[in-house]
Amino acid sequence: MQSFPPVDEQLALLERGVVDFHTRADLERRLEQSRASGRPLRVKAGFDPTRPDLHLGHTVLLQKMRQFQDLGHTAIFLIGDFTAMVGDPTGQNESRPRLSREAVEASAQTYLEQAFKVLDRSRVELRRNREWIERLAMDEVVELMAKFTVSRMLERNDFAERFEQGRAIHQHEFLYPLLQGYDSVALECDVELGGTDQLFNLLVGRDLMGKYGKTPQIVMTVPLLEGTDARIENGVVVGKKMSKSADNYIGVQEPPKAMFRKAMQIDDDVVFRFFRLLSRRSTAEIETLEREKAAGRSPLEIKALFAREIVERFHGAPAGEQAAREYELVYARDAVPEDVPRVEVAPEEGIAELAWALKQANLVPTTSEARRLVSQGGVEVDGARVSDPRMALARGGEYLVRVGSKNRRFARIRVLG
RNA sequence: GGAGGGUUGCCCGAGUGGCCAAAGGGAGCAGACUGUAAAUCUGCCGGCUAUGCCUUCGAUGGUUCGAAUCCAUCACCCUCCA
Repeated sequence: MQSFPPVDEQLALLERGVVDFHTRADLERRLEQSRASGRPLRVKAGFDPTRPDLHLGHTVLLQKMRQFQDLGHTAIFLIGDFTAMVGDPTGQNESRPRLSREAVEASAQTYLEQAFKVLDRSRVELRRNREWIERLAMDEVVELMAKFTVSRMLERNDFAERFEQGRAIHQHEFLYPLLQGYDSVALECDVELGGTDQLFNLLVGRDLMGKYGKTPQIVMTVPLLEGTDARIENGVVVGKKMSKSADNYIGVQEPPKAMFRKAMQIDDDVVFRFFRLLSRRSTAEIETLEREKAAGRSPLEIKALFAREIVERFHGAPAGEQAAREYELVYARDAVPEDVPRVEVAPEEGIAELAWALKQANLVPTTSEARRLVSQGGVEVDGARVSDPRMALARGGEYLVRVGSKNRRFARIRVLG
């Protein structure tokens, strides 16, 4: 029989960072039963395999699942391969495009690969909701739909808004929360996790379980993480959600150096929110760090702890160590990194102008951008700042160049003669 | 089915025949200041080995010496009526 840590200990970890909790008392009871019987809780989270590029924002939820796993419970990773084709309009103004079966399957694989960097593979039950949804007979669908009223559906914010404004709500959209809720019925899960934007859908699941004679699941939501550009205003974290389009994300597949740098650029105070939502450090440990910062410990040092933890999670310990060392070298000591790539450029005719060479070496996207950077003082050649974009590089010569400041790029440019 | 409004650079948004590579704001980038970040100030912000040339204002075709601006067709979006 499996043994679990004391319930209050489990609760303390599990409720960290949680926004909606229906209900804490239920979870406490369920944890007690689990501990007494040795039965792990079944903790479900559903994923729409539509966004194969995960960033830290997505991992908040995965991290919460991981916490359950670490306590001995089972994570049910549910791929909404059927519901993805229905398309949930949550957070969107219009219904999402429906996806083809092949596209869904491909995305699911990519998603999993990345998710397993956070989840403990050995405690995952991987399911796809096509398994049971596809088997539903029409009379069962009717039965499912009969369990929920239109007015309850219209309680959901985006439905209410759209109805109010006379915008289209297609009938299949009502099906989405029902099917997602039915997943919980089919899986008989104890807990369902989701982002705060999923609250309605999760509660539909809780409701439906009761109506199907099952013990209703506990619902917990985690916040949508802000981007690396978030700030603190009046003691509250403000800023856009982390997203690729806002370019304020740290992607889980990004190279170690980039991850580390971006993590270091998080605001001194905001980093504690990142700690709470993403770190595997204990709450007590994080609070200690906060006190230390208040007492004068360098915020750089504290952020480096976070940056390193993240890099290690996605790239392993050696990569974390190396990224930290390189950051220190390049940004704190303003030195040249160990592994500067060597690039060769071949001028076709005439001379090799600096701006042109920077473009050739792929250090900048366009020659114009290179000219701007150089004339604004953002480029160093062999350790000295230059200001003339037309500076001639000698054929046969090799130059060490540094471009940019926040995101420093280096290269040894060799001009072929 | 009918009537009207719209589509401008990464985003928002001005511009109704030459002074438009296109105001203003946001984002972004660089410099100064720093602790990396924030704040503040300054500058930049289509492309091109570049004192010039090329391509942009939904798409195509036209009018004109000259079009983001006028005309025609098409596509998409929105509002009102039925």
